[in-house]
Amino acid sequence: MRKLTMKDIAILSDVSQSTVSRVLSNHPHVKKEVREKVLKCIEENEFLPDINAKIMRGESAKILGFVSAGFENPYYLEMVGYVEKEARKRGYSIIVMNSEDDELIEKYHFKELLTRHVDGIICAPVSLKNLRFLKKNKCPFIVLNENIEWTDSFYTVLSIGGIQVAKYFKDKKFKKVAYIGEEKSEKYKGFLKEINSENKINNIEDNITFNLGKNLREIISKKVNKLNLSCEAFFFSSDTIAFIFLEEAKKIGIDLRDKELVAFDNTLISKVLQISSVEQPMELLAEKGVNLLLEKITKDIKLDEIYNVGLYPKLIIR
Amino acid sequence: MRKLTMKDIAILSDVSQSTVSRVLSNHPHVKKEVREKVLKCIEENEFLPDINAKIMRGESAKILGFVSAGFENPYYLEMVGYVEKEARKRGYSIIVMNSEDDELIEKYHFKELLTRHVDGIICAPVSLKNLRFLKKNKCPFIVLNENIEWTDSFYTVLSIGGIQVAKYFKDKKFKKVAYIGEEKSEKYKGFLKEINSENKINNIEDNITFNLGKNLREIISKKVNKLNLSCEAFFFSSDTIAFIFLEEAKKIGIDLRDKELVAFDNTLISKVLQISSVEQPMELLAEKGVNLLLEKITKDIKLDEIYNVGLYPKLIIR
DNA sequence: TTGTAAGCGTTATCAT
DNA sequence: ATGATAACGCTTACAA
Repeated sequence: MRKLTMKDIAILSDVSQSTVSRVLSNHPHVKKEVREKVLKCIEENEFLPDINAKIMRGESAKILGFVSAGFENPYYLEMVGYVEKEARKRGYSIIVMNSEDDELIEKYHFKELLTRHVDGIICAPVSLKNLRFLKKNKCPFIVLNENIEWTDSFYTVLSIGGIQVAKYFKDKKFKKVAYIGEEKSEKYKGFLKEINSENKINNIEDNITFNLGKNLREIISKKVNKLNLSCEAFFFSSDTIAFIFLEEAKKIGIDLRDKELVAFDNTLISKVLQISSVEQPMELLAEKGVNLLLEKITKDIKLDEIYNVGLYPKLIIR
Repeated sequence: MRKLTMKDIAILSDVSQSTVSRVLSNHPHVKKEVREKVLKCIEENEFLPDINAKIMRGESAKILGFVSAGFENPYYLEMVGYVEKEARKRGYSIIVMNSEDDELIEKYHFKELLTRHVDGIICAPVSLKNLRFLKKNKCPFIVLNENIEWTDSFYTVLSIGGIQVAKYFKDKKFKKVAYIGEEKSEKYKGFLKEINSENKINNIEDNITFNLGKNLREIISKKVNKLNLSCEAFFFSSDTIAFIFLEEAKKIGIDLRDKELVAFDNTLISKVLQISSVEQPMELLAEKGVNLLLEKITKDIKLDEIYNVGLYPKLIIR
């Protein structure tokens, strides 16, 4: 059974197709009786206009793309929820794509979204090159959770998280502390800086750092024996790392639960583990990001101003 | 700057627009040199064809809708990941929507998806009425994680999970056991049935049941004092419930960690809590579901056969 | 082998 | 107040 079109409704209600269109778009010059007759017919037949035809006519597709580098981290999946919610509030749908940390897949997705005439793209990107591709194609987009100078980005100021943890360790007067996690991270930099600042009271006796990779557990299990147990406090660069590290430590007979533990992300993991964690303002980031994007799309003013919005994380003590 | 169209490419490469179209769709009757000339021009200008025009011509939109009743349960967000992956494998994109357990929002989403001419819909539905609406509109769809007799559904056989737990409790020779969770659930039914079967060796001394609601924690905190501490084993109807229950119990000074605890869903929660849990085969469900849907869409044979596929869960002991 | 033209379902511009 | 018609970007039947 073919889908109903305006033409069908026109025939059924004995008017021209353009009148049906006028009724649907609340055009003023339609006789009341005619409008009612047509509306009744539309109701009865549950007619749904074809958005693709509208898009072809130049109307907004009312749809955004959300392209994430990956979904392994529950964190990005959470983002999907927030982005969807925010977009929906404003009457937009979202196409969700996973680029699996692969530049080519990401490019493929971006192309696909351009073909579909999305109004804009929200992304946690893999490749700057691909972002430039979007720019070249005049496709509005924002970057979530990474600070890219030359384009609109909404991100957590990770260094502040590190500083917060360091301050907390100082307050607690821990003499020996440890950092465990990503080598090149603003979290670590902030932590280091604050620990070594003027009112220095403690030392990082242990820093077990590594680069994130596919098999995180393996990477960690190799490092776990390097633990310096004289440390009183441990700062993990993510909840996931904290979780795996604790498990691996347990395997070799080390229980860290009586130490002061602080992780990062404040996901379900740290909630369940009941350890402190630095919370990233994901919902707010998504909210602000989607809003700016839609602002730029709908108002298309100030299209030349770049917004780099860094939000502060918050240490949640448990 | 306007988006490039086939017409532009045609002018640039000095051929007709239909020749460009033929080149792009690998039509056989195109002279080799012409094809190369056109392809070069397409390359150089990074031309992307407009999919909406194709859809209007009757081509498949190559897009599916995923409508979930809600995303509070991390479980459904996980589904997004699996569905996206499976759809992508087959060259389809997905539009993700949250109906927030609301019949009207769900209807709204379904209409929206029909308007967009999606090829099909995957849903964890709120309302049977809305599913009938889809059916009436001849929109192919499958139901994920609920068994609805009259339509294609892919779900976990929850009662089997309950039975598995009961058997486990029997094996362990626990005399007094408890069920804590959803009142009306196949999990509970299966559990009860097996506990009370021929080779009965134990009793359910405690069953704290309730209906799920918005404020789960509140519901649970009211029930937690009813705990029968003489029970040796507890079966929680979900990981989330187990987590909240344990927390609330702790608040009133009860530590259940030395009891035998089994939850349901085997999400990150039970992994982190290190308690046993019944795993639902989410990935497989998504995989099978999306595949059947696409099968029905592309082959459109056997459109009258209904597939109700129940997969068994698996008790993970920790 | 290639070009011309119709048509997909809308909206908007003209007439009437 | 309403109807006819062009146009959006594409595919395809038909003509050349």
